[in-house]
Amino acid sequence: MANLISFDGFVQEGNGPIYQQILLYLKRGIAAGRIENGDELPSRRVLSARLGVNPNTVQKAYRLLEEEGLIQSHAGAKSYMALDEAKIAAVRGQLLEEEIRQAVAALKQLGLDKAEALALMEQYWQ
Amino acid sequence: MANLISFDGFVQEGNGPIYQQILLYLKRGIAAGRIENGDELPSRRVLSARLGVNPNTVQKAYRLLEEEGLIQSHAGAKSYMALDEAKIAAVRGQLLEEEIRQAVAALKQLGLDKAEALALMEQYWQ
DNA sequence: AAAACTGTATCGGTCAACTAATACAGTTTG
DNA sequence: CAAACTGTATTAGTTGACCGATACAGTTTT
Repeated sequence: MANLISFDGFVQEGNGPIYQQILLYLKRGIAAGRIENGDELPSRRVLSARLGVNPNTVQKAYRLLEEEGLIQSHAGAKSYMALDEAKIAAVRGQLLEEEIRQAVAALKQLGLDKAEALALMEQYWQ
Repeated sequence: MANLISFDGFVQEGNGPIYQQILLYLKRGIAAGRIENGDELPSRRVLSARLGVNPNTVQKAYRLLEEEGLIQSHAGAKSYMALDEAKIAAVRGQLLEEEIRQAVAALKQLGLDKAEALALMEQYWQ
């Protein structure tokens, strides 16, 4: 616990602003339990250099997370995750709801029925 | 067959440019078999008024589809779908691959295993 | 033939996302 | 203390997406 958060699994998915992808990456980490309360975030400068984007882009993602109460940052000091059970459950629920709903809508519009969709999902899960 | 394509099921999903959503709506219709070869497309002006967007936005979506060979349009005349078995299969394959891969990646990053993901999918399919 | 539609093209403007370059003050480290 | 980090803020510029308006030529309808 109290690790430095790594962005090893981060990939530019092409769609959507970068700051939202950073946001999503961190929220998924929270939901999956990879990121815990007290974990240290890379500084704005370090992460922007690591990802090859502008520091302001990282700052925007961090600021939004702080407005949601998931990050705690003081001027001059490092930034840390500020999580508890309720926040984690909220993030996880929000993400799950959204992803599932989106996937189901897409597959339905493609004309698949439940059985076909589940079979395909199972096949691609490797 | 040779129907006028309706945009009844079209919804602004919020994410992504409008012209891409129009593109996606039509491709999903092709993949699902709702849209067939020879079907007539609403004119740029009519569809833009129907969706409340700029005619140029619709034009961009139509132009991209024509560059993929899925639409045939001549100056002054109406536009029609230009489909055959190969094109339909290609569109369907491309969309299925993309949607499934995206859904699986998202659910995996949320820490779900195969059984949990399939159970949730089944639950939300109504 | 005339009217009413089509597709196509162009110019200008707005807005959000992102880049770029700084600057400053607080905190940590040696 | 001093250096090297932190977060925070500001200003300016670029790009892509989209809006608004207009124009023109070809097709269809009456």
